[in-house]
Amino acid sequence: MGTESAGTEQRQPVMADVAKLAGVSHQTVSRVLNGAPHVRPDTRDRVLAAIRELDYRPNSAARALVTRRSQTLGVVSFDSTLYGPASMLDGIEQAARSAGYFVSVTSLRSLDGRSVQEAVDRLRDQGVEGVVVIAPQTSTVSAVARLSSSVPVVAVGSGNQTQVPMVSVGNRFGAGEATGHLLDLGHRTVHHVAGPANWLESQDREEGWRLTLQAAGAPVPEVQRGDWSARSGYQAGLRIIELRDVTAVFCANDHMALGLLRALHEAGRAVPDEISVVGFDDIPEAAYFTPPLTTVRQDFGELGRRALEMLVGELESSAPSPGHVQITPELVLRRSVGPAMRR
Amino acid sequence: MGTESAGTEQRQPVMADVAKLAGVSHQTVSRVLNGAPHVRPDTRDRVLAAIRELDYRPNSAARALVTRRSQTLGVVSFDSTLYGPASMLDGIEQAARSAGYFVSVTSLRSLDGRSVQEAVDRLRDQGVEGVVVIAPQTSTVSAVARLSSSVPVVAVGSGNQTQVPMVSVGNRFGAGEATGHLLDLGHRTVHHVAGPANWLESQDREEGWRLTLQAAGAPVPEVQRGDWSARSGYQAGLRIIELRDVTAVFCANDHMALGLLRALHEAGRAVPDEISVVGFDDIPEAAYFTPPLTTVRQDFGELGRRALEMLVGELESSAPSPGHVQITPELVLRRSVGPAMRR
DNA sequence: TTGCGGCGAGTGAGCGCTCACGGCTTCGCC
DNA sequence: GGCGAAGCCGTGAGCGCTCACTCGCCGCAA
Repeated sequence: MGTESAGTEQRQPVMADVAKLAGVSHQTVSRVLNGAPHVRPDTRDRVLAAIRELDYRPNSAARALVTRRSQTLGVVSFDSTLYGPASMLDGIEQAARSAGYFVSVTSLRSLDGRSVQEAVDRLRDQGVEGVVVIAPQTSTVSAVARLSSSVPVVAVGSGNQTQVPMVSVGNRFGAGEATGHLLDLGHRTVHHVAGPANWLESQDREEGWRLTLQAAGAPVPEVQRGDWSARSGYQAGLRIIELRDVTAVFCANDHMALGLLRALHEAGRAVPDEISVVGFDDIPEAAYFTPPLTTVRQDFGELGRRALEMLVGELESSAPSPGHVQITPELVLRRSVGPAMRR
Repeated sequence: MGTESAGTEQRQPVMADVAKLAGVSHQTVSRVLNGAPHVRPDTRDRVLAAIRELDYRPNSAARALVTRRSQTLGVVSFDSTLYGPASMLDGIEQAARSAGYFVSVTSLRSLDGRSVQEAVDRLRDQGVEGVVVIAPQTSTVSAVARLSSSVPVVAVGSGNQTQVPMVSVGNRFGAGEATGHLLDLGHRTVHHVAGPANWLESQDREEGWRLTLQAAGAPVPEVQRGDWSARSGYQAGLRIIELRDVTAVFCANDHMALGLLRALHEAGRAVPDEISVVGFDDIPEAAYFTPPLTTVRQDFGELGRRALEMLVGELESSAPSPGHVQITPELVLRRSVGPAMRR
């Protein structure tokens, strides 16, 4: 113990240092730090002063070791470059912070179940207390469902998985609203540019579209499939241009709608005079497309926040699963839709 | 110590359990886990088998406590909903994982220096070994510079701060390229829709634009200032329409360019025939604007990756600071620009 | 006076790991 | 055949904290 001779050490101060300075025991310091009762005000003040003087920071690893709580939540996401996931992450982080948690992120490279298990394991090895998975593909969601994990997991996505707690958007409803709106305007039917087949959002939006057409007795055209990107929307547009009698198109997201608008524009097809276009998401740019895009708004940030609340609820009440929370999207009308042509 | 009687415990297995099962000491288990030399192959195999059988996971908190290394890096970002920050975060996460680190994120609510200090402190309290700050505003960068922190910090941004290690994009260069290209096409001068005044990218792009005009002896018009959003680009567009003799506009990002295009379109001003427009960033959608946008491409993912490499380098070699890394952007030509009108 | 409950502290153990050591075995070499 | 070196493995301490105790003191009722 010859370290005393070295004077003011470089070493970070620990609880014992604070205790010595304040003239109390380390336990009292701990009590002050954790807001425990039965500490006299002046004692507390002395401790706090000592903490400030030494610029003492509790060591989170030591605390985590003994309490078995890391105050950390994990997020696994698929492509956090997309607007949706990025916004959800943002919402999650906000909610986590206000609930007193840190958030640790990791992203998936591939979509197989192993990759999901790997990511969750990685997070778990780090000691996270719970995980929210933003990976709305059939493969990943079913992987989450059969995840062998000791930590609570909530998914954000879609679909009707009931095995895993989840928060999602009413995609079927939103798609139905969009499709119904177009039908109401007199369009004989509505074409659809869908997202990737293995995404749940994609499936649900397609289903909402299809069901609405069927309920209205409208013909159900073949689906054009994209990958969410503007590029794929453009390519779908090229195919749609070839088709006869297309007067209305519902795109599964705004980016693809942008690509579609581009293709239509190049082909000299006026929107909305000849063809009406509706998107999904309401990204901030949608109002500035040419023409401004009618779309279905969903609040990604809220989605993330709700997912986190759900996780924290599960964590702190140790209740098994509050089931499934849904957020209702809303149709936003802009200039990209109009009544069906009379010809 | 009556726990033995309970048989197979619910309790997570610890190193001692593995050691007992493998018939070795806990230290040998530790050696196997950490790849230490001097362990006989068959001993190693026995240990590995025991680990698998018990599904043993090392406790990261315990390890962090003694090694004083958390294997965690922090990221503080400002608005991770924007395409740029989101992509950087993605790049950072990838690079961190392949370097063997976890990533913990937190975002800033406000822009004052206190907020930055707070965020970094928060991360530090969690035990991160280093921090990368994605918050490219004058206020935050100078806050980073005078950060009182014991952990290494690297910033990703712009500007010529030398006090803090940084990786940035050649914004001045990119803006110069864009402006120069327009001048080369015969435009008398180039107008500018700038980003927020307190963002470094904004300042640098504006400076690159201004310098290029001055070098060419072209008049320097008043700057229209936006906030990166398409909405603000639209509003800038409304103002620009009022001006006489505008034939070329350089926007500080693609989103504002989109808004500008919208405003021009509504006013019946043809792009590029009457007015040429150039953006900055090359977001994936830029190629599908109406018309497709000429812009300056920067690789955000690479930016993030480089920032993380820099941080890890600093961490592992304990060298003070490799200074400043710059990434060169590239002009991408599309249909939104054309030669100056002859009239 | 004695007893007793609760407030305000302190003491010691132990969380699960790594690090510094120390001891035993096996080999190479003169 | 003996001796040093290296390979292989075990022992104990301790990282910085919290949790379960214990202890002294004061006030109040018996």
